[in-house]
Amino acid sequence: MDMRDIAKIAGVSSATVSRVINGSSLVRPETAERVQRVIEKTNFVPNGSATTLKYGRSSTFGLIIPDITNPFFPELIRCFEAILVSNDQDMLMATTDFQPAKLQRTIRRMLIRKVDAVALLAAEIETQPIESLMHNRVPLVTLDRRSIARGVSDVAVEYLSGMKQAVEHLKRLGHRRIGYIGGSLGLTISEHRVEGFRTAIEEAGLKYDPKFVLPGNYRISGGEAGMREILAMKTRPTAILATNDLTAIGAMRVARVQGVGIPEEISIIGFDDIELCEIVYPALTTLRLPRQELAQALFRALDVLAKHPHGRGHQSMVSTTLVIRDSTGPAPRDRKPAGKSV
Amino acid sequence: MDMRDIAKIAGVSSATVSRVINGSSLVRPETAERVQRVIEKTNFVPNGSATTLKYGRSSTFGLIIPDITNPFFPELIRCFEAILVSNDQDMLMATTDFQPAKLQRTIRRMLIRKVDAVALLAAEIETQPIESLMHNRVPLVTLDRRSIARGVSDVAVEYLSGMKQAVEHLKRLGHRRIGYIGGSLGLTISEHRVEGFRTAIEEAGLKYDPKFVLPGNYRISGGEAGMREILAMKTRPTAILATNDLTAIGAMRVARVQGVGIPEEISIIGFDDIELCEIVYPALTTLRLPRQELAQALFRALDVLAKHPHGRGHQSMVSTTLVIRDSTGPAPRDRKPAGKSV
DNA sequence: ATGAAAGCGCTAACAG
DNA sequence: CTGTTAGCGCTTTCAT
Repeated sequence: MDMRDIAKIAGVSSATVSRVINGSSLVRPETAERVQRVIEKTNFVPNGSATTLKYGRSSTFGLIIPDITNPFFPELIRCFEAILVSNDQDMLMATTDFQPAKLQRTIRRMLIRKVDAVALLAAEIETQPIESLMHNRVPLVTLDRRSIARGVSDVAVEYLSGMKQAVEHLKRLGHRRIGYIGGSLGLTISEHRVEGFRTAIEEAGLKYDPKFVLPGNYRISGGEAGMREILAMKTRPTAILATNDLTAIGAMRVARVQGVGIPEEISIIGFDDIELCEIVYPALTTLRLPRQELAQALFRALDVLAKHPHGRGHQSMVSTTLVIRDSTGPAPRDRKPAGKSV
Repeated sequence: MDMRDIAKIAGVSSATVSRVINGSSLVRPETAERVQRVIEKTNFVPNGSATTLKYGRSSTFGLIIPDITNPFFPELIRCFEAILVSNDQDMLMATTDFQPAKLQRTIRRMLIRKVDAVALLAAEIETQPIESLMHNRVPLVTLDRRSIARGVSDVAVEYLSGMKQAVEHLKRLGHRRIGYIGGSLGLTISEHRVEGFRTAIEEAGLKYDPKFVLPGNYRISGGEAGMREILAMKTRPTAILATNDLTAIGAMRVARVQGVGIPEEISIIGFDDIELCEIVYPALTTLRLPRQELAQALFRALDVLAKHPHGRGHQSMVSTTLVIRDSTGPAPRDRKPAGKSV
C-alpha cells in the first residue's frame, strides 16, 4: 500500500496524496478531504525510508550513553526523548558500556541510519569516532568534553562552583580532611573533575591530600572499593565527595556494613541527584545536575548545529546546586589527636 | 558519496561495490580488495535508507516501555539491546508514560520507520494499537498479556508459582494476614496479578481479605500511598506483597518514616529484583524476574514471528523465584488480641 | 489546483 | 566474474 494506491482510490495523483499528507495549502479542500478519508479508511502509513532516502535526513537523533543502569541516564533519556517527540524526531539509543569498540560500531550504525544528529554522552570519548561524525557532517554534541569544533558543540557541567559549595558546606561543619572517590582512571572527564575537586579544596584554604583521592568506576562497586580503602587508613578523611551518586551510595553501603556511622563518623556527598538519593538511608546530600535543563541544552545545541551545518559549535554550561540531606553532618573529633589538619 | 562514486574510483560498477560490501562470494578477490581499499580511504558508509526502501525492512526493532525510570526497564533494555546488536539490529526505543495516546503515536512512528518487529512492554495495552501493528504485518511480542494471535506472541511472567512461594515463605514465618499493593486500576495486567495473589493466598489455606488489597501505580508513590492506608487500619496485615519492587520500596519508606519496624512489625516482599533491592535498608525480599531470560524470550519470539510472517504467535513463560533478604521476618504477635486471623 | 516524471542510493535479476 | 538496469516510495519541479 503506497501513495499511488491511495491516489488511485481517491481518483487523484500520488503527488496530491503527498501534498495532503504534508499539509500543503495548494490542494482544494474537497480533494484533500476525499484523500484524507481514503487514508483513514485504509489505515495508510507512509513509508519513511523513501523520505529519508530523498532528503538524506531521517528525523532521528542518536543518543549514546555509557551505562543505562546508572539511574541518572534513564532520567535524562526520558527528558531527551520527550523533547525529541515534541519535535517530531525519533531516538536511536545505544549503550557503550564504556567500551570504545562498541562506541565505534554504534556510530557507524548511526551513520548508516542517517541520523540527523548525535548526542554523545559516553565518557570514553576518543577523537576518532568524533571525526567520523564530523567527516559525515553530522551535528554532534558531547557532554563535558569542553572542546568544540565545526559542527561539534559541548554542554559542560559547571561542577566547579558546585564542588566549592560542597566543600564550603563541609568546612562549615568542621571538616578539614576531605577525600574524593572519582571516576575511572584514564578518562579525561575523570581527570577534569579531580582537578575541580583540588581547586575547590585549595580555594577553601584546605589541604589537598592525594592520599585521600581514589579512583572509582562511576558505579556502586567503585564507591565500595574506594570506601574500603579509605576505612583502612590510619588517618582517614572525615568527609568524602564522590564523582556521582552511585559511587557515593557504594561508599555508604560499605560504611554501613563496617559499622561506620554516616554522617556521625564520615560525611558523604554525591553528584547528580538521582531519585535514589532520597531513598537510601541516610538520604544522600548531593550536587544536583538538573536533567531537564541538560536535555534541553543538548537538544538546543544539536538543533542550532542542524540549522547551521557549517557553523562552529558552541560551548554551553549546566550548573549544579547543592542539595543538603542527611549524609552530611558535623565532623567528628579526631580519634587520634595526632592528625594535623589544615 | 555513494556506491557509484566508489565504483568510479575503483574502476568497477556500483553492483560490484554492493557485492563487496555485502560479502558476496562472486567477486574476484583482487577486485574486492581494490574496492575495499577505496571504501576505507574514503570512509564510505552506505545509506541504509535505500536498503530499507528496497526491502521494506529496516533492521530495527521497536521497544516500547511504560516508564524508563523504573530501574527494571533499563536493566531489561540493556539486555535487549545487546541481543539486538549482536543480531545486527538497531533499537528504536520509546516510552509511553502509561498514556495510551502516546502509545498510539509511538506505534505510528514505528510503522513509518518500518521497524521489523515490536516488543510492547507497556501495560496499558488496548487492542487498538495492536491491531494497527497486526494490520501492517509487524511481528509483535507483548509482556504478560496472555493472549496471542496471528503474528502476535506473548511472554508471560509466571508469577503464580512465585507468589505461592512468597506466601508460603510468609506463612512459615507465622503470617496469617497478608496484604497486597498492586498496580494501577483498570489495567488487565494489574487484575491478573491480583487474581494470582488471591489464588496463592487461598491455596495456602489463608483468608483472602479484599480490605488488605490496595491499588498502586507501579511507582514508589503508589507504594507509599498504599502503605499509609495500611498503617491506618485498626487491624493491619502483618505482611505485604507488592506488585513490583518500587511499590515495595515506597511502602518501606512510609513504614520507616512512621517508625514501623521492618520486618519486626511488617514484612514486605517485592517483585522484579532490581538492583535497588540490595541497596535499600533493609534489603528487600523479592520475587526475581530474570532480565536476561526475559529479553531472550522477547527476542526469540520476535525472531520466530519474523521468519514465519503468517504463523500464529506463541505463548512462552518466564518464571520467578523468591529471593529472601531482610525485609521479611517472623510475624509479630497481635498487638490487639482481637483480630481473628485464619 | 493537479498531474507527470525524475531522482534519492541500493540491490538483484538478467545479460554478457 | 562483472555490468546494466529497473524499481523500492516519496517529493518536487515543471507543465498544464
